[in-house]
Amino acid sequence: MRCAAAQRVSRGCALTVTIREVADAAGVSTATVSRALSGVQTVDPELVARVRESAESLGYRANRVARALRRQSTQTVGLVIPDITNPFFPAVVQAIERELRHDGLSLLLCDAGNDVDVEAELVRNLFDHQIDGLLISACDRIASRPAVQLAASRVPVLQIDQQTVAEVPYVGVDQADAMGQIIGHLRDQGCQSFAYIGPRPEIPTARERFDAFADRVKPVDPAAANRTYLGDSSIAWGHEAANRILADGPPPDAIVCANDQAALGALQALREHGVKVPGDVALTGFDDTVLATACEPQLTSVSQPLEELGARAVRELSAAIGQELRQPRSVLLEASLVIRGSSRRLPPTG
Amino acid sequence: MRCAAAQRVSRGCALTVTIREVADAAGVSTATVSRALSGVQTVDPELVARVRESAESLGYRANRVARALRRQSTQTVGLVIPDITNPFFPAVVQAIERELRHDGLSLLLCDAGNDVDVEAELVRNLFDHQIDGLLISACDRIASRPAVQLAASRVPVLQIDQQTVAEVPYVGVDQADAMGQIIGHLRDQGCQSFAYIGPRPEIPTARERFDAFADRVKPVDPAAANRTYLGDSSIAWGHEAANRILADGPPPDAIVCANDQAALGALQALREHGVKVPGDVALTGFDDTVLATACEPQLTSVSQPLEELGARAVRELSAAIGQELRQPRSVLLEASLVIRGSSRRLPPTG
DNA sequence: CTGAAAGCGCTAACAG
DNA sequence: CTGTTAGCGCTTTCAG
Repeated sequence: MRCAAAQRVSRGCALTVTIREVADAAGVSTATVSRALSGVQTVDPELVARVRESAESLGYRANRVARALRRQSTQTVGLVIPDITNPFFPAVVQAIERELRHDGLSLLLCDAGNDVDVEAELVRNLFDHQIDGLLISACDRIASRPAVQLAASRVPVLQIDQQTVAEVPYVGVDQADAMGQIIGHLRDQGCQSFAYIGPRPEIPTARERFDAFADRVKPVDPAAANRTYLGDSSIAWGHEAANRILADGPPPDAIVCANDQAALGALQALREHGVKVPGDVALTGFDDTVLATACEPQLTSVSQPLEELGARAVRELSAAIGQELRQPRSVLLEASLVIRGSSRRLPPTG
Repeated sequence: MRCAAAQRVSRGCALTVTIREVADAAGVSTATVSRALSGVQTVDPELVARVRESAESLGYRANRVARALRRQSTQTVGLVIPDITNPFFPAVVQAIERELRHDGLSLLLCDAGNDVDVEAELVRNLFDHQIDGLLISACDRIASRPAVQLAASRVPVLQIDQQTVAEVPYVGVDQADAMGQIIGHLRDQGCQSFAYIGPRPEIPTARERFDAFADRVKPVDPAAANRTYLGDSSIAWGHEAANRILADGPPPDAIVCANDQAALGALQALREHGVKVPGDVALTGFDDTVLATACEPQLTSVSQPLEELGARAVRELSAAIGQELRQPRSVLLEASLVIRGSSRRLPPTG
């Protein structure tokens, strides 16, 4: 009489094949099947061949739930991000998922919708799933800390892009350096007075960008401190803020934006007022999203290495999960300035 | 002597608390704890209170891996998409994740990178995880079929946006109707000759859009069949195709694009050639992405109900997983035309 | 090198 | 209504 699995296959039922059935088919114990397939212990080559063949012909695939329960390791990592519709994330998420897969890990994705309470619940939920590691890009510079700290006490955690807890490793991009590149470029173009449009600094990168702007600009243009417009990350805010800049007095030589959305909104507002970009006002974005090349003139922006960010994050986390490291290491990547029409007032020197 | 969990807590270890420990603390059996917390069977109210209190104070959270193994249900669904960096997906994914969470389900996200072989492997992988259901937006109209069919033989499957297998339910948007709205609008604006720029119809929606264009335009402009430019979904292809249109003869009254990327590329090419939009040529996009409002003139486009798409998909799949339905039902949603400057040649009538 | 047996944490069947 | 017991599918001792 044939075994249960073969009967099911012959009946056309594509249901689950268990290790028991492979063992019966190969005439060995389940322990031997497990060892032969995982290669964790030396097994008679002939048995290995028989087991492989049986497994193959039955279409056996190990049940990861059962394995996880026994091994106390799910080979699964959680990813918590504030908002996948933020154009920054898709490329990062894609790289993360791909790299995890290469390491045999799977991804539980959670979108916190920029809500700290949801975020905390998501982290708890992920622990119910017994994740082996966590990647998190926090919603809030302060309010997200408890969730990150709790998580880090349980499994390897890597903060992505946003560092809210200094003690927990993170992989990010050097925001201050990037902002420095922007200001340096604008000064090279002859700009001497500056304004800033960006979101309120509720998350670390927003704050880093803003602080770096203030630092770099203060020596040249102390009055810039009075021309900082903090709202949200929308095109609408860029539009609104640019209107206020024009209403508040003579426009500065340059408007520095903390993201491309703000720059695009500002560009539209400036155009409506007949202010020429870059002739009257130089304009810069940040993040080098698809928006930067959609408008006319195209936006000078800062390109962050999104794929590398995701890939490095996984490499570090993965090493920590695989016990090669006690804890993931922090990594700081460099962004690169992409100069386009919105800020180009002088022909390139050289 | 105190139980193991209490000892760990007092030592500051935030490790896992098992149901055994809750049972000991409450002085009942593990079965009673399970019943009291899940509410699946009536339990003495006083015991329920004691159990709740113990669970609460120990910080007990059920291990979903163990539960899944026992219940033969992980409360987890897989989502396979071709490319998360395609601007269509983030909003859909966000809605899916949110709705799943409301139903107590978790999301395993997989990005196939537009590769059919990867896609097939991802589906197998998801089954190793014992997913309770699958949402899939297939990479290829033909080559993705085996993977979708295999999946559908195992768990409830819902095709998202792309229907590759007619027998498997799907949630999508009526592409033909949307294209009909575009053509109707352009004709209202007085356009009589048309060109089409889009991707090669490797996926169902691309084909539906193209076929609908051909159908609707043929009666008015038979020559349009010679002005169809099929490439990929990039801005670069839109640019290239528009250049070819201008090179191939006098421009048509309207260029219909299968996505906003193509329309944007075309807009840039037309501008470079001094062709006025919408004066000389009316132009339309598709999908109403962020690109549509980034350029000047802004693009007339078709807005698809992305959140609703995700939400409906989850509703149907969730019902099937919860046994309320044998199989998810198909849903066809309507898109809506968003008229902007790129196609507006006449003042609105009325 | 192989098999028997235990058990991961939970839930459901079965008695009481 | 509650406890005892078995067992989900797998891996890993422990004997042999």
